[in-house]
Amino acid sequence: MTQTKPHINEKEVPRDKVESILKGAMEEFLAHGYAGASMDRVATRAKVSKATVYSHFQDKQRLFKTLIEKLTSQRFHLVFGNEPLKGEPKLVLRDLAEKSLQEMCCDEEFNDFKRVLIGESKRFPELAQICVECMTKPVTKALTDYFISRPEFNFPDPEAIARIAIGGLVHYHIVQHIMHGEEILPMERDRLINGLIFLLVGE
Amino acid sequence: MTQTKPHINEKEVPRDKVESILKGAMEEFLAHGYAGASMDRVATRAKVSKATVYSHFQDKQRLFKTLIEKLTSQRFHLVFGNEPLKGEPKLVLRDLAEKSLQEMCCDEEFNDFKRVLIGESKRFPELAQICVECMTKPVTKALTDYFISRPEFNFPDPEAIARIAIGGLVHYHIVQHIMHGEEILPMERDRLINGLIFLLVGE
DNA sequence: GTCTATACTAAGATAGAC
DNA sequence: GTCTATCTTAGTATAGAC
Repeated sequence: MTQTKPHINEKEVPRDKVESILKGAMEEFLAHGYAGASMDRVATRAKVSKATVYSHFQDKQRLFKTLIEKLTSQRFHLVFGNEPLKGEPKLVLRDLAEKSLQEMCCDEEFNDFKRVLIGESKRFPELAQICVECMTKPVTKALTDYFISRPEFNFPDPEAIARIAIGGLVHYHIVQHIMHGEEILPMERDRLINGLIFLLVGE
Repeated sequence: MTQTKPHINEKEVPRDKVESILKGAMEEFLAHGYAGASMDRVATRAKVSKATVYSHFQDKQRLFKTLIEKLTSQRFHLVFGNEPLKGEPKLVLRDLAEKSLQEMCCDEEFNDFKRVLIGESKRFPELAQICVECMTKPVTKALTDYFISRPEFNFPDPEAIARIAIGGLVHYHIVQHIMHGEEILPMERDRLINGLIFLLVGE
Protein backbone atom coordinates (compact mmCIF):
# COMPACT_ATOMS: atom_id res chain seq x y z
CA MET A 1 0.00 0.00 0.00
CA THR A 2 1.23 3.44 -0.91
CA GLN A 3 1.84 6.05 1.71
CA THR A 4 1.78 9.44 0.04
CA LYS A 5 2.82 11.28 3.15
CA PRO A 6 5.10 10.43 6.05
CA HIS A 7 3.72 9.23 9.39
CA ILE A 8 2.88 11.58 12.23
CA ASN A 9 0.50 14.33 11.08
CA GLU A 10 -0.91 16.14 8.06
CA LYS A 11 0.02 19.48 9.59
CA GLU A 12 3.69 18.59 9.79
CA VAL A 13 4.04 17.99 6.10
CA PRO A 14 6.58 20.33 4.52
CA ARG A 15 5.10 23.58 3.25
CA ASP A 16 2.67 22.91 0.49
CA LYS A 17 2.78 24.77 -2.83
CA VAL A 18 -0.85 25.72 -2.38
CA GLU A 19 -0.01 27.49 0.84
CA SER A 20 2.85 29.24 -0.82
CA ILE A 21 0.62 30.39 -3.67
CA LEU A 22 -2.00 31.68 -1.25
CA LYS A 23 0.67 33.59 0.61
CA GLY A 24 1.92 35.15 -2.62
CA ALA A 25 -1.64 35.92 -3.65
CA MET A 26 -2.30 37.63 -0.34
CA GLU A 27 0.69 39.91 -0.73
CA GLU A 28 -0.20 40.73 -4.30
CA PHE A 29 -3.96 41.24 -3.93
CA LEU A 30 -3.64 43.23 -0.71
CA ALA A 31 -1.01 45.45 -2.30
CA HIS A 32 -2.74 46.12 -5.63
CA GLY A 33 -6.40 45.19 -5.30
CA TYR A 34 -8.15 42.69 -7.52
CA ALA A 35 -7.83 44.37 -10.92
CA GLY A 36 -4.36 45.73 -10.22
CA ALA A 37 -2.96 42.38 -9.18
CA SER A 38 -0.92 40.37 -11.67
CA MET A 39 -0.82 36.60 -11.84
CA ASP A 40 2.83 36.82 -12.90
CA ARG A 41 3.68 38.60 -9.69
CA VAL A 42 1.63 36.15 -7.65
CA ALA A 43 3.73 33.34 -9.12
CA THR A 44 6.95 35.21 -8.53
CA ARG A 45 6.06 35.99 -4.91
CA ALA A 46 5.12 32.35 -4.35
CA LYS A 47 8.38 31.23 -5.97
CA VAL A 48 6.43 29.03 -8.33
CA SER A 49 5.72 29.10 -12.05
CA LYS A 50 2.56 30.69 -13.32
CA ALA A 51 1.40 27.37 -14.75
CA THR A 52 1.54 25.90 -11.26
CA VAL A 53 -0.70 28.65 -9.98
CA TYR A 54 -3.22 27.85 -12.69
CA SER A 55 -2.99 24.13 -12.01
CA HIS A 56 -4.24 24.74 -8.44
CA PHE A 57 -6.69 27.57 -9.06
CA GLN A 58 -8.95 27.72 -12.06
CA ASP A 59 -8.47 31.42 -12.74
CA LYS A 60 -7.81 34.79 -11.15
CA GLN A 61 -11.34 35.19 -9.77
CA ARG A 62 -11.28 31.79 -8.12
CA LEU A 63 -7.91 32.46 -6.55
CA PHE A 64 -9.13 35.80 -5.24
CA LYS A 65 -12.34 34.39 -3.80
CA THR A 66 -10.57 31.49 -2.16
CA LEU A 67 -8.01 33.82 -0.65
CA ILE A 68 -10.52 36.30 0.75
CA GLU A 69 -12.64 33.53 2.23
CA LYS A 70 -9.59 32.05 3.88
CA LEU A 71 -8.45 35.38 5.26
CA THR A 72 -11.92 36.19 6.56
CA SER A 73 -12.31 32.95 8.45
CA GLN A 74 -8.73 32.43 9.60
CA ARG A 75 -6.70 35.56 9.76
CA PHE A 76 -8.98 38.52 10.35
CA HIS A 77 -11.98 37.42 12.39
CA LEU A 78 -10.29 37.67 15.76
CA VAL A 79 -11.40 41.15 16.81
CA PHE A 80 -11.92 39.58 20.15
CA GLY A 81 -12.50 36.09 21.53
CA ASN A 82 -15.90 34.50 21.71
CA GLU A 83 -16.39 34.30 25.44
CA PRO A 84 -19.25 36.59 26.49
CA LEU A 85 -18.18 39.94 27.94
CA LYS A 86 -18.24 40.11 31.73
CA GLY A 87 -17.47 42.65 34.42
CA GLU A 88 -17.88 46.24 35.42
CA PRO A 89 -19.08 48.39 32.49
CA LYS A 90 -16.46 51.13 32.55
CA LEU A 91 -13.64 48.63 32.68
CA VAL A 92 -15.10 46.27 30.12
CA LEU A 93 -15.92 49.02 27.65
CA ARG A 94 -12.59 50.76 27.98
CA ASP A 95 -10.77 47.49 27.55
CA LEU A 96 -12.86 46.56 24.54
CA ALA A 97 -12.39 49.93 22.85
CA GLU A 98 -8.67 50.05 23.52
CA LYS A 99 -8.02 46.54 22.30
CA SER A 100 -10.08 46.83 19.15
CA LEU A 101 -8.58 50.19 18.17
CA GLN A 102 -5.13 48.90 18.93
CA GLU A 103 -5.64 45.80 16.84
CA MET A 104 -7.23 47.67 13.96
CA CYS A 105 -4.66 50.40 13.63
CA CYS A 106 -1.49 48.39 14.12
CA ASP A 107 -2.15 45.62 11.66
CA GLU A 108 -1.37 47.16 8.29
CA GLU A 109 -2.31 43.98 6.48
CA PHE A 110 -5.72 44.22 8.06
CA ASN A 111 -6.09 47.75 6.73
CA ASP A 112 -5.20 46.61 3.24
CA PHE A 113 -7.70 43.79 3.59
CA LYS A 114 -10.47 46.26 4.45
CA ARG A 115 -9.53 48.51 1.55
CA VAL A 116 -9.73 45.65 -0.91
CA LEU A 117 -12.94 44.25 0.53
CA ILE A 118 -14.74 47.60 0.38
CA GLY A 119 -13.20 48.48 -2.97
CA GLU A 120 -14.44 45.22 -4.48
CA SER A 121 -17.77 45.10 -2.63
CA LYS A 122 -19.67 46.00 -5.77
CA ARG A 123 -18.10 43.33 -7.98
CA PHE A 124 -17.84 40.70 -5.21
CA PRO A 125 -20.85 41.34 -2.95
CA GLU A 126 -20.79 37.81 -1.56
CA LEU A 127 -17.29 38.36 -0.18
CA ALA A 128 -18.36 41.55 1.56
CA GLN A 129 -21.28 39.65 3.06
CA ILE A 130 -19.04 36.90 4.38
CA CYS A 131 -17.05 39.60 6.11
CA VAL A 132 -20.16 41.08 7.74
CA GLU A 133 -21.19 37.61 8.85
CA CYS A 134 -17.81 36.71 10.35
CA MET A 135 -16.74 40.05 11.80
CA THR A 136 -19.44 42.68 12.27
CA LYS A 137 -22.17 40.28 13.32
CA PRO A 138 -20.37 38.45 16.16
CA VAL A 139 -18.99 41.68 17.61
CA THR A 140 -22.42 43.28 17.53
CA LYS A 141 -23.96 40.25 19.17
CA ALA A 142 -21.33 40.13 21.92
CA LEU A 143 -21.83 43.76 22.83
CA THR A 144 -25.61 43.54 22.60
CA ASP A 145 -25.63 40.52 24.90
CA TYR A 146 -23.42 42.34 27.35
CA PHE A 147 -25.79 45.32 27.44
CA ILE A 148 -28.68 42.95 28.10
CA SER A 149 -26.80 41.05 30.79
CA ARG A 150 -26.17 44.15 32.92
CA PRO A 151 -29.34 45.67 34.37
CA GLU A 152 -27.67 49.06 34.88
CA PHE A 153 -27.90 49.58 31.14
CA ASN A 154 -31.49 50.40 30.60
CA PHE A 155 -31.33 50.75 26.85
CA PRO A 156 -34.64 50.63 24.98
CA ASP A 157 -32.86 48.95 22.03
CA PRO A 158 -29.52 47.43 23.06
CA GLU A 159 -28.68 46.21 19.57
CA ALA A 160 -29.08 49.67 18.08
CA ILE A 161 -26.86 51.11 20.80
CA ALA A 162 -24.27 48.40 20.16
CA ARG A 163 -24.18 49.26 16.48
CA ILE A 164 -23.68 52.94 17.18
CA ALA A 165 -20.86 52.23 19.62
CA ILE A 166 -19.08 49.88 17.24
CA GLY A 167 -19.70 52.27 14.36
CA GLY A 168 -18.14 55.08 16.35
CA LEU A 169 -14.99 53.06 16.86
CA VAL A 170 -14.73 51.64 13.36
CA HIS A 171 -15.49 54.87 11.59
CA TYR A 172 -12.89 56.67 13.70
CA HIS A 173 -10.37 54.09 12.56
CA ILE A 174 -11.44 54.41 8.93
CA VAL A 175 -11.09 58.19 8.93
CA GLN A 176 -7.82 58.32 10.86
CA HIS A 177 -5.94 55.40 9.35
CA ILE A 178 -7.60 54.06 6.24
CA MET A 179 -8.30 57.52 4.81
CA HIS A 180 -5.18 59.07 6.37
CA GLY A 181 -7.15 61.75 8.20
CA GLU A 182 -4.96 61.99 11.30
CA GLU A 183 -3.55 65.40 10.48
CA ILE A 184 -6.72 66.83 9.01
CA LEU A 185 -9.07 65.81 11.80
CA PRO A 186 -6.78 65.04 14.72
CA MET A 187 -8.16 63.33 17.79
CA GLU A 188 -6.42 61.34 20.48
CA ARG A 189 -7.65 57.81 20.82
CA ASP A 190 -8.43 58.37 24.49
CA ARG A 191 -10.75 61.25 23.77
CA LEU A 192 -12.87 59.01 21.59
CA ILE A 193 -12.86 56.23 24.15
CA ASN A 194 -13.79 58.57 26.99
CA GLY A 195 -16.56 60.04 24.87
CA LEU A 196 -17.92 56.60 24.19
CA ILE A 197 -17.88 55.62 27.85
CA PHE A 198 -19.57 58.89 28.76
CA LEU A 199 -22.37 58.21 26.29
CA LEU A 200 -22.88 54.61 27.41
CA VAL A 201 -22.51 54.74 31.18
CA GLY A 202 -22.80 58.44 31.93
CA GLU A 203 -20.31 60.58 33.76
CA MET B 1 -9.76 90.74 -32.71
CA THR B 2 -10.69 87.10 -32.50
CA GLN B 3 -13.67 85.97 -30.52
CA THR B 4 -13.24 82.31 -29.75
CA LYS B 5 -16.65 81.96 -28.19
CA PRO B 6 -20.02 83.54 -28.88
CA HIS B 7 -21.39 86.40 -26.76
CA ILE B 8 -23.50 85.96 -23.68
CA ASN B 9 -21.84 83.69 -21.14
CA GLU B 10 -19.14 81.08 -20.68
CA LYS B 11 -21.62 78.74 -19.04
CA GLU B 12 -23.91 78.79 -22.06
CA VAL B 13 -21.29 77.56 -24.44
CA PRO B 14 -22.20 74.23 -26.00
CA ARG B 15 -21.01 71.21 -24.06
CA ASP B 16 -17.26 71.12 -23.94
CA LYS B 17 -15.28 67.99 -24.82
CA VAL B 18 -13.49 68.19 -21.49
CA GLU B 19 -16.79 67.96 -19.68
CA SER B 20 -17.80 65.05 -21.82
CA ILE B 21 -14.53 63.25 -21.07
CA LEU B 22 -14.92 63.83 -17.34
CA LYS B 23 -18.43 62.46 -17.49
CA GLY B 24 -17.23 59.34 -19.31
CA ALA B 25 -14.35 59.01 -16.87
CA MET B 26 -16.73 59.21 -13.94
CA GLU B 27 -18.88 56.40 -15.29
CA GLU B 28 -15.87 54.24 -16.05
CA PHE B 29 -13.84 54.82 -12.88
CA LEU B 30 -16.86 54.52 -10.58
CA ALA B 31 -17.88 51.30 -12.29
CA HIS B 32 -14.49 49.58 -12.40
CA GLY B 33 -12.17 51.34 -9.97
CA TYR B 34 -8.85 52.86 -10.98
CA ALA B 35 -6.95 49.78 -12.12
CA GLY B 36 -10.00 48.16 -13.69
CA ALA B 37 -10.91 51.21 -15.74
CA SER B 38 -9.94 51.33 -19.39
CA MET B 39 -9.03 54.47 -21.26
CA ASP B 40 -10.61 53.01 -24.40
CA ARG B 41 -13.93 52.75 -22.59
CA VAL B 42 -13.56 56.26 -21.17
CA ALA B 43 -13.19 57.53 -24.74
CA THR B 44 -16.13 55.47 -25.95
CA ARG B 45 -18.37 56.66 -23.13
CA ALA B 46 -17.34 60.25 -23.83
CA LYS B 47 -18.02 59.75 -27.55
CA VAL B 48 -14.53 60.98 -28.29
CA SER B 49 -11.36 59.37 -29.61
CA LYS B 50 -8.75 58.12 -27.19
CA ALA B 51 -6.22 60.60 -28.59
CA THR B 52 -8.55 63.43 -27.62
CA VAL B 53 -8.68 62.14 -24.07
CA TYR B 54 -4.88 62.15 -23.94
CA SER B 55 -4.71 65.61 -25.48
CA HIS B 56 -6.65 67.00 -22.52
CA PHE B 57 -5.26 64.83 -19.73
CA GLN B 58 -1.64 63.80 -19.52
CA ASP B 59 -2.27 60.21 -18.50
CA LYS B 60 -4.63 57.89 -16.64
CA GLN B 61 -3.47 58.97 -13.19
CA ARG B 62 -3.95 62.65 -13.95
CA LEU B 63 -7.42 62.04 -15.33
CA PHE B 64 -8.34 60.05 -12.24
CA LYS B 65 -7.01 62.62 -9.81
CA THR B 66 -8.69 65.49 -11.62
CA LEU B 67 -11.96 63.61 -11.66
CA ILE B 68 -11.93 62.68 -7.98
CA GLU B 69 -11.03 66.21 -6.96
CA LYS B 70 -13.86 67.56 -9.04
CA LEU B 71 -16.35 65.07 -7.65
CA THR B 72 -15.26 65.76 -4.08
CA SER B 73 -15.65 69.48 -4.33
CA GLN B 74 -18.68 69.69 -6.61
CA ARG B 75 -20.82 66.62 -6.56
CA PHE B 76 -20.44 64.84 -3.24
CA HIS B 77 -19.73 67.37 -0.53
CA LEU B 78 -23.33 68.33 0.07
CA VAL B 79 -24.20 66.06 3.00
CA PHE B 80 -25.92 69.08 4.35
CA GLY B 81 -25.78 72.82 3.86
CA ASN B 82 -23.36 75.04 5.69
CA GLU B 83 -25.72 77.05 7.83
CA PRO B 84 -25.17 76.19 11.49
CA LEU B 85 -27.66 73.76 13.01
CA LYS B 86 -30.40 75.36 15.04
CA GLY B 87 -33.42 74.27 17.03
CA GLU B 88 -34.72 71.73 19.50
CA PRO B 89 -32.28 68.79 19.86
CA LYS B 90 -34.63 65.87 19.24
CA LEU B 91 -35.99 67.45 16.10
CA VAL B 92 -32.66 68.63 14.77
CA LEU B 93 -30.92 65.32 15.40
CA ARG B 94 -33.69 63.22 13.92
CA ASP B 95 -33.85 65.42 10.88
CA LEU B 96 -30.09 65.32 10.46
CA ALA B 97 -29.91 61.54 10.81
CA GLU B 98 -32.83 60.92 8.49
CA LYS B 99 -31.59 63.24 5.80
CA SER B 100 -28.03 61.98 5.84
CA LEU B 101 -29.02 58.30 5.78
CA GLN B 102 -31.52 59.00 3.04
CA GLU B 103 -28.98 60.82 0.95
CA MET B 104 -26.25 58.24 1.49
CA CYS B 105 -28.29 55.18 0.71
CA CYS B 106 -30.23 56.43 -2.29
CA ASP B 107 -27.39 57.81 -4.32
CA GLU B 108 -25.78 54.77 -5.88
CA GLU B 109 -23.14 56.89 -7.57
CA PHE B 110 -22.14 58.18 -4.18
CA ASN B 111 -21.72 54.61 -2.95
CA ASP B 112 -19.49 53.79 -5.89
CA PHE B 113 -17.50 56.91 -5.18
CA LYS B 114 -16.90 55.80 -1.60
CA ARG B 115 -15.88 52.32 -2.72
CA VAL B 116 -13.32 53.70 -5.12
CA LEU B 117 -11.99 56.26 -2.68
CA ILE B 118 -11.47 53.72 0.09
CA GLY B 119 -10.22 51.08 -2.31
CA GLU B 120 -7.59 53.47 -3.66
CA SER B 121 -6.76 55.17 -0.35
CA LYS B 122 -3.45 53.36 -0.14
CA ARG B 123 -2.25 54.30 -3.62
CA PHE B 124 -3.83 57.79 -3.62
CA PRO B 125 -3.68 58.93 0.01
CA GLU B 126 -3.95 62.60 -0.94
CA LEU B 127 -7.35 62.00 -2.56
CA ALA B 128 -8.64 60.28 0.56
CA GLN B 129 -7.43 63.26 2.58
CA ILE B 130 -9.21 65.73 0.34
CA CYS B 131 -12.36 63.78 1.00
CA VAL B 132 -11.88 63.94 4.78
CA GLU B 133 -11.26 67.66 4.49
CA CYS B 134 -14.34 68.36 2.36
CA MET B 135 -16.83 65.92 3.85
CA THR B 136 -16.02 64.47 7.26
CA LYS B 137 -14.49 67.63 8.69
CA PRO B 138 -17.30 70.10 7.98
CA VAL B 139 -19.97 67.69 9.17
CA THR B 140 -18.06 67.04 12.37
CA LYS B 141 -17.59 70.73 12.92
CA ALA B 142 -21.26 71.53 12.35
CA LEU B 143 -22.42 68.93 14.85
CA THR B 144 -19.76 69.86 17.38
CA ASP B 145 -20.76 73.51 17.19
CA TYR B 146 -24.37 72.59 17.63
CA PHE B 147 -23.58 70.60 20.77
CA ILE B 148 -21.65 73.57 22.13
CA SER B 149 -24.40 76.03 21.24
CA ARG B 150 -27.06 74.21 23.29
CA PRO B 151 -26.41 74.28 27.01
CA GLU B 152 -28.60 71.23 27.65
CA PHE B 153 -25.85 69.10 26.14
CA ASN B 154 -23.33 68.94 28.87
CA PHE B 155 -20.76 66.89 27.02
CA PRO B 156 -17.24 66.89 28.44
CA ASP B 157 -15.86 66.57 24.87
CA PRO B 158 -18.42 67.61 22.26
CA GLU B 159 -16.15 66.86 19.31
CA ALA B 160 -15.57 63.29 20.45
CA ILE B 161 -19.32 62.80 20.86
CA ALA B 162 -19.92 64.26 17.41
CA ARG B 163 -17.49 61.81 15.87
CA ILE B 164 -19.16 58.87 17.57
CA ALA B 165 -22.58 59.98 16.43
CA ILE B 166 -21.48 60.50 12.84
CA GLY B 167 -19.51 57.25 12.93
CA GLY B 168 -22.60 55.40 14.10
CA LEU B 169 -24.56 56.67 11.12
CA VAL B 170 -21.87 56.24 8.50
CA HIS B 171 -20.79 52.80 9.65
CA TYR B 172 -24.41 51.66 9.65
CA HIS B 173 -24.63 52.79 6.06
CA ILE B 174 -21.36 51.07 5.14
CA VAL B 175 -22.43 47.75 6.62
CA GLN B 176 -25.99 47.80 5.28
CA HIS B 177 -25.45 49.20 1.80
CA ILE B 178 -21.81 49.28 0.81
CA MET B 179 -21.08 45.80 2.19
CA HIS B 180 -24.58 44.49 1.41
CA GLY B 181 -25.24 43.47 5.01
CA GLU B 182 -28.97 44.20 5.08
CA GLU B 183 -30.05 40.58 5.22
CA ILE B 184 -27.24 39.39 7.45
CA LEU B 185 -27.54 42.07 10.10
CA PRO B 186 -30.99 43.55 9.56
CA MET B 187 -31.95 46.74 11.32
CA GLU B 188 -34.59 49.32 10.49
CA ARG B 189 -33.24 52.77 9.96
CA ASP B 190 -35.57 54.16 12.64
CA ARG B 191 -34.18 51.85 15.30
CA LEU B 192 -30.71 53.25 14.71
CA ILE B 193 -31.96 56.84 14.71
CA ASN B 194 -33.96 56.33 17.91
CA GLY B 195 -30.95 54.70 19.53
CA LEU B 196 -28.79 57.64 18.58
CA ILE B 197 -31.28 60.18 19.96
CA PHE B 198 -31.58 58.16 23.16
CA LEU B 199 -27.82 58.23 23.64
CA LEU B 200 -27.50 61.95 22.92
CA VAL B 201 -30.52 63.49 24.60
CA GLY B 202 -31.70 60.71 26.90
CA GLU B 203 -35.15 59.19 26.98
C1' DG C 1 2.83 18.02 -10.49
C1' DT C 2 5.83 21.34 -12.16
C1' DC C 3 8.26 23.75 -15.44
C1' DT C 4 9.44 26.69 -20.05
C1' DA C 5 7.68 28.73 -23.83
C1' DT C 6 4.05 30.77 -26.10
C1' DA C 7 -0.68 32.17 -27.81
C1' DC C 8 -3.77 35.69 -27.53
C1' DT C 9 -5.88 39.84 -25.94
C1' DA C 10 -6.22 44.27 -24.08
C1' DA C 11 -4.03 47.92 -22.09
C1' DG C 12 -1.67 52.75 -22.02
C1' DA C 13 0.12 55.91 -24.88
C1' DT C 14 1.59 58.37 -29.34
C1' DA C 15 2.55 59.65 -34.49
C1' DG C 16 0.90 61.88 -38.15
C1' DA C 17 -2.98 63.20 -41.29
C1' DC C 18 -6.54 66.64 -41.57
C1' DG D 1 -8.15 70.25 -31.83
C1' DT D 2 -9.61 65.92 -33.29
C1' DC D 3 -9.29 61.81 -35.59
C1' DT D 4 -7.39 56.92 -37.39
C1' DA D 5 -3.90 53.85 -37.13
C1' DT D 6 -0.28 51.97 -34.69
C1' DC D 7 3.50 50.96 -31.25
C1' DT D 8 4.77 48.64 -27.14
C1' DT D 9 4.07 46.38 -23.05
C1' DA D 10 1.84 43.53 -19.92
C1' DG D 11 -1.84 40.78 -18.87
C1' DT D 12 -4.56 36.05 -18.52
C1' DA D 13 -4.35 31.67 -19.72
C1' DT D 14 -2.64 27.24 -21.87
C1' DA D 15 0.24 23.60 -24.58
C1' DG D 16 3.54 20.37 -24.19
C1' DA D 17 7.97 18.60 -22.28
C1' DC D 18 9.73 16.27 -18.21
